[in-house]
Amino acid sequence: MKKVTLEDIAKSLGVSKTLVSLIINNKAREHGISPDTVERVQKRVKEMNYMPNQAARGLRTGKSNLIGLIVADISNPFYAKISRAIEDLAWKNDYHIMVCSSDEDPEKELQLIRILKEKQQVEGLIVSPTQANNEVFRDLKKENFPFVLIDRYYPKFDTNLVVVDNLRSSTEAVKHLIDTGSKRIGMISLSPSHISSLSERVEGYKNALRDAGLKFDAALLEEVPFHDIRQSVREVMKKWLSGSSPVEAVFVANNHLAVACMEAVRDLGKKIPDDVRLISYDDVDLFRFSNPPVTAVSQPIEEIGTKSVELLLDILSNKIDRHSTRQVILPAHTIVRASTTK
Amino acid sequence: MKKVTLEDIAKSLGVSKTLVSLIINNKAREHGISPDTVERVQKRVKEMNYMPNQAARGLRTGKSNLIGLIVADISNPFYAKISRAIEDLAWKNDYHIMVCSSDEDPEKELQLIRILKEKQQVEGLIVSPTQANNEVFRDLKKENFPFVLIDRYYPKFDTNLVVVDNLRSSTEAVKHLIDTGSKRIGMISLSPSHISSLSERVEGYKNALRDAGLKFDAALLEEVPFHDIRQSVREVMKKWLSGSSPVEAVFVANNHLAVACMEAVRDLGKKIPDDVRLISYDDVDLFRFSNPPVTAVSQPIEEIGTKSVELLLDILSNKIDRHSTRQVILPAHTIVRASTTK
DNA sequence: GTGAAAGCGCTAACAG
DNA sequence: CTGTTAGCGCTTTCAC
Repeated sequence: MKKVTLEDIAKSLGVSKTLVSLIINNKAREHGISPDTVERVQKRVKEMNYMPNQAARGLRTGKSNLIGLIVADISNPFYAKISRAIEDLAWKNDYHIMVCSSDEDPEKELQLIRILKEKQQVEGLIVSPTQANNEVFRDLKKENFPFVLIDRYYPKFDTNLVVVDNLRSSTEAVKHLIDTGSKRIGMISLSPSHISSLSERVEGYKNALRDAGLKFDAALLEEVPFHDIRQSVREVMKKWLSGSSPVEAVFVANNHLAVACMEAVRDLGKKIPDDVRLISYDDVDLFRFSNPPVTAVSQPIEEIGTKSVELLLDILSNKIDRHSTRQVILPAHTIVRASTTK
Repeated sequence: MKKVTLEDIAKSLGVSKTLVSLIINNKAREHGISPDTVERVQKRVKEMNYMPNQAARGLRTGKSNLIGLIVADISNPFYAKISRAIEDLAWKNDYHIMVCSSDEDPEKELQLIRILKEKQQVEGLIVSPTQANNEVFRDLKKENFPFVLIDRYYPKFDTNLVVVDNLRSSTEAVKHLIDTGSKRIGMISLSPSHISSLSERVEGYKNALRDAGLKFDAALLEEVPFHDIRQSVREVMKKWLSGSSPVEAVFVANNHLAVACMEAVRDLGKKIPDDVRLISYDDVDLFRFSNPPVTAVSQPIEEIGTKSVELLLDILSNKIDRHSTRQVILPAHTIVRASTTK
């Protein structure tokens, strides 16, 4: 079954390709094409089930109508939800998205950016960057390639971004622990620590301690590698919960860490919140029903996705000057549940 | 910053585009191109950071190197994980994927299929279909368009598919409930019920009852709509748990239903497993830590993804005859946790 | 109001 | 061994 092309339509109607093309692209009016020609063509297009070939169109116009999305791992519910929101809004604007997982591997991410840009010819990029520095993004900016950073950013680098106020929300989260009676509070974050959302969560932790007049103890801040969360968290918790002055509460930097932490505590024969209290950055549906329900900082996930496409589309359609930048910073709030309730 | 093209490379080296093209596509050998020419070209390609434009290449060759993936909702962890597995394997084979969510809307799904095929020119499709009948897929098959169904299929329709043995695993799950002492067992599934994975789970439920000599009671089988799970489940549970002979155990057809069920039971002031036991089809990480941990049928999610791309790639590369079909049926097993332990 | 023709970047006959 | 040429399906001047 051969594909229907513009030419097929034109021939079958005895008109030129130009005419059909014009009509398909809604340029009939401005070219003063007679209404009944328009109608005849449209009818035939429907009949023959014609749909323009995007490759050909893209080749000619230089527009691919494609947006690239690069996240750490699309199977992480956080990114899966963002991706969904982006997909919806992009499609509504006749853009399609191409999603890729970087696995927090800077090299792979670099590759992905290049492939999406050069090979797939995406018109813009939305990325949750795992790069240690902003070099690629500086380059992209220099050549005026549209992109939006999400979830993470580079301080002092002026670019389009949509992030959560990690600093403030983390401070709030740890303050909650302090206000409800904990003093020895540990924090588990992830390495590499250059990722802004993580370092800001750590900053927030320190701020909250300082605000409360508590001394920061380096032994109570641990960073575990992305690829060995389970085992590493287990060791940290073992260390923290044994000895004469065990940790009273733990603030973990994301949902995976929270699960690992629950597992570790259970395996150590301890109980949350009786032996140690837990608060997680990043909320997950099931935290409401976990044992115990987990107090967590809930991010406006959908909004991160929505805002980022909106921003990108505004740039692509030149609604925003390509040289100016826009920063969207969204609030996030602690949802208190039983894991921090004595 | 202009894009580097084949011609740029060729000109800068004083050779023809053909030569460069051949070398880039690893056809130097079969055309007996001299090794040092090859090297010179490759060096320049690196230097100039050249990458072929997929649109142009696709237009010429008719190959897009694109695979379309259509699932109900990419933000559902089940599909997100499948998608991830597909992405990985596809990329390794130099294919990219385009993911779309159908929202269980047959019309939208039809649209998606068409757009992906005609407009985006995907070479093959992997879809978890929400169509009530196999019409589109019959058409696709007729025109020899490669596709693989996952998770769901159409009885008596001979096509490529990768599914889980829903019937057997559901029977096993309900048998577990019976073996451990429950007699009045309710099941909550979803509508539309034409989705094979769901109807098979219901079948399995009935089979298990029959095998145990228990009578099927229509009042104990409920179907709730996809878009109103929470409220509907609440009503069902309220009905089942009140009255003189409350339900002793509930088998729910997916993870969303399980969460809704837990919520409902809690809000009714009852306890799992004391007042009612719960088993879920489809396991989720956090079920290990929920209160109580939920017994669930665990599917080989990654394998569904992996097998489906393998199959599709085999077809695309003509390793498999395009007219033959292959069915992959994977086992799934119950993981017993506290929600079914008295 | 409509059509002819060029060309986007690439590959594949074919020629030499 | 290497180059010339045509053309994939579309949009866009430009001409009538």
